[in-house]
Amino acid sequence: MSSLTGAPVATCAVAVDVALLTIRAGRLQLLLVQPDAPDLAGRWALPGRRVRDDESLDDTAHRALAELASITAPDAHLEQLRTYGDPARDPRGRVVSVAYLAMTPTTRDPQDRHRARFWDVADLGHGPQLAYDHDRIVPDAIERARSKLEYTSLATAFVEEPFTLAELRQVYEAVWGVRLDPANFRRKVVSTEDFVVETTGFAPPGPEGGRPARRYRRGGAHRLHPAMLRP
Amino acid sequence: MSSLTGAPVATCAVAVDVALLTIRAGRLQLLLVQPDAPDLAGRWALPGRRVRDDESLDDTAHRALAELASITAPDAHLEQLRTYGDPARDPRGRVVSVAYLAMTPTTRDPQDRHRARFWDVADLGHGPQLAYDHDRIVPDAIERARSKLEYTSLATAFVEEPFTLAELRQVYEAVWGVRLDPANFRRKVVSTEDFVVETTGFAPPGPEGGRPARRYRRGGAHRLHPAMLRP
DNA sequence: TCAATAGTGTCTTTTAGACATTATATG
DNA sequence: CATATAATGTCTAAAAGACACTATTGA
Repeated sequence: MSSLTGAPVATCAVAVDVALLTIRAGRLQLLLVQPDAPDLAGRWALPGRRVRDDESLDDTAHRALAELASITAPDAHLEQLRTYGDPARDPRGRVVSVAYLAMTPTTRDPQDRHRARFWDVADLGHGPQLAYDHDRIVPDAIERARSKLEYTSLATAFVEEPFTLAELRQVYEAVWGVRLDPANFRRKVVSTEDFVVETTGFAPPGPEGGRPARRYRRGGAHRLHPAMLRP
Repeated sequence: MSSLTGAPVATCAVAVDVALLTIRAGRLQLLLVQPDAPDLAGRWALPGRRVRDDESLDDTAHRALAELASITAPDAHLEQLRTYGDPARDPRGRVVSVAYLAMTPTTRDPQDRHRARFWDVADLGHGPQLAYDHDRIVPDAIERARSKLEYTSLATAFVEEPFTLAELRQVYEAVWGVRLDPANFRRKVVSTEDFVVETTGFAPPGPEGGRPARRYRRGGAHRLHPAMLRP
């Protein structure tokens, strides 16, 4: 192919790295894997793959999750986060990385927990050492998730359908790290147009009793009107 | 450099395309240029350049504006929009494009108006024919700008300091395409913490009179609390 | 029965929006 | 004076938040 400018340009390697968030045990967790590279022994990284010929960026993101963590989640929410292209971000050469943000309902750790596992995001500061510039990507991903919960219906990507409003509330509590009033939360969710739709089903109470909770499905709304602002 | 996977991977060309928005005559406008390629004669495109060795993506964005439109705006707001990597998006080969969104205060058309000029975004549907997949990028850029005016202080990127609250209101009106009540707008802006800070100066009235308007500067806030929601 | 969770009602505070009123300029 | 724009005041409606109360379950 021809150059656009005639000036010397880099032919970069292009990679996709995926920050997959989920909620387990009421806490926000992030999937990390251990890279093969021997000089990165003991470090953890976001699952990432180089982009192949004739492969879309979204396809590369799905392949990274499948190949590195055996996670096939075709229905998971997947969106671009941003692209990291600092010339020195990868010591092996110029690699431009398109970072993705993904969310799934509660998911078990992959088979080999030494190669791929979920980490509490609260522990990331004093837990795994991150490789490359992934310590810059991860905070961006978490902040994006926190922010999008406010003005989109993204929280529903963390729960399986049908879900109770208590489950949905626990998503907000885990991602934002706050406690929300159940009564006010309920009123806000059901009064936000097309956020959730009632089903006829009920979830059985827990082992300690309690009134059965009505189950809901995702509504058609993508943006929330009005927004669900952080306290 | 070594491959991360051993599998066949694309070595993509990486480009940066910039959607530069400004406000002129009370209307939101977008900068477009005419590409050199003879097969694109008569078409318009976002200013874009291939990424050079040892050049950051931000630097490429600035260079695209400087080389293609003679616009040097080191203080302009510049942020990533998203990355477009569809394998077929450029007929000349695989080009992954990192799209940027930029905003400047009112700016004149570049010298050669046949090679680079601003267009009313309201006219883009029935005006210039866009090249490549830029008809997908442009709506994303406009929607991003409209959305970020709601929950960030980005509107101040469209005005020179110091500015009056009427000028700031006209930014919202131009980007959103609505009329806002001046009294309520003022109250909301000054009550939003660190959005703007008062100066001691006043702008003289227009030719038909009117009370002089106090001038303000940008405050320290980036995110607005509470948000400035679209009507 | 009590404890636990789901769901409703009510009150207060805050915010948004419509719109009248006052202030300061030009002609 | 009239007119235009800036800035303030006032009223109403909508939304957010605190918290009491009712409903339905398990033990």
